[in-house]
Amino acid sequence: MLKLAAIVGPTAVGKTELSINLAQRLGGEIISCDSMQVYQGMDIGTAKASLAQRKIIAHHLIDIVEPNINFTVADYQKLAKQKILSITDRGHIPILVGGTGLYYQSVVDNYDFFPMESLQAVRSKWEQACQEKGLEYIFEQLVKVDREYALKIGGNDKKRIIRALEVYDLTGQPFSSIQNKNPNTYLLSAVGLYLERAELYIRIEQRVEGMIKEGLIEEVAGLRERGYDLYMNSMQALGYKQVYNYLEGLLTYEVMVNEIKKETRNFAKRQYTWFNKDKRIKWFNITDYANFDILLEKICELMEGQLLRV
RNA sequence: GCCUCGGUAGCUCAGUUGGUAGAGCAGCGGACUGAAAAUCCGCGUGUCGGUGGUUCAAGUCCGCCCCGAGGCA
Repeated sequence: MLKLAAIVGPTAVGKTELSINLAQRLGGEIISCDSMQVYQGMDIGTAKASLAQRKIIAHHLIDIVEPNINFTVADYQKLAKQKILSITDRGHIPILVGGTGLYYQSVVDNYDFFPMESLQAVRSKWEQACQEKGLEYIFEQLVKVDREYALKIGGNDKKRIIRALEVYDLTGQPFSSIQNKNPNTYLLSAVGLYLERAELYIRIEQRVEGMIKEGLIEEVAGLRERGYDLYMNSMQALGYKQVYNYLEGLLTYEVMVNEIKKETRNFAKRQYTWFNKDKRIKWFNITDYANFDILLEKICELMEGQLLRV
């Protein structure tokens, strides 16, 4: 069985630094588990590991596509699976590190994704139907083909309604019936880094201010000049969309900064909610340990116990 | 010192002729299978400044006190 380590947790909790030290100790390579770090040129706002850090330990799935590409969870899973194999072949331990819950789950539970075709055409068909006949109309269409899923997501979740209709068009099967997972694919050792909300929020504020000092606004301005806009998934990233709107003159500087902080806090909460669901994750409250080295030591012990003695 | 206005949720405020209080923002909880840093669902969290009184009943009326803003001396 393939071994897989994972470090998860909310934004700004300190995953990057810990993961590099951990990789050194375990003989690992890092697979970024982050939906926005895949984009080239989005460096400051996504808090990628620095180039210096990436020289110490190999990092994968960072900077793999341009920001105008609509990268998906299925793309991610496919690449991550390949990386797990190649890292294992080198005799190293693959360490999944990041805060994108869906991406994490798609790998550790090895979700089944079916091969897709003509995605965009089908999707825009329903997009158009929604515009012409209304959200209620397309929701009713979903109720007809997949009542169970329709009731689950409700009538307001336009993205999921369209996605489910698209899946039905492509496969002829209700979405709810083809969502299979394979949770025991890997020998998994998963660690979650935890900080009390109040403490995490302080770090988030500091990080946002730090990003702006390091040149987040200039970074977004550069992307904007190259023609990337808010219709692209990449530019929906936290920080990027607010700075973009600031550059468009739609937000004042102060409102922009406060919005980024607020949205990042809300995001961190959603990350906790997601990862709390996975009972395999062992949580480490950073403040329970006197210093970084002790924390690292404890996490190493756990992971070695779960992975290396096998 | 006197006069006026104000003190209600974390913040800004609403609260009818007395019937133990409600909006926005913030916050909190949850969901999540090809956009996921996206998207969606749910939840008022309260010594109504304090204290006495009138009343069956006081955020609301009366007295005193405290705090804040402004005005007159």
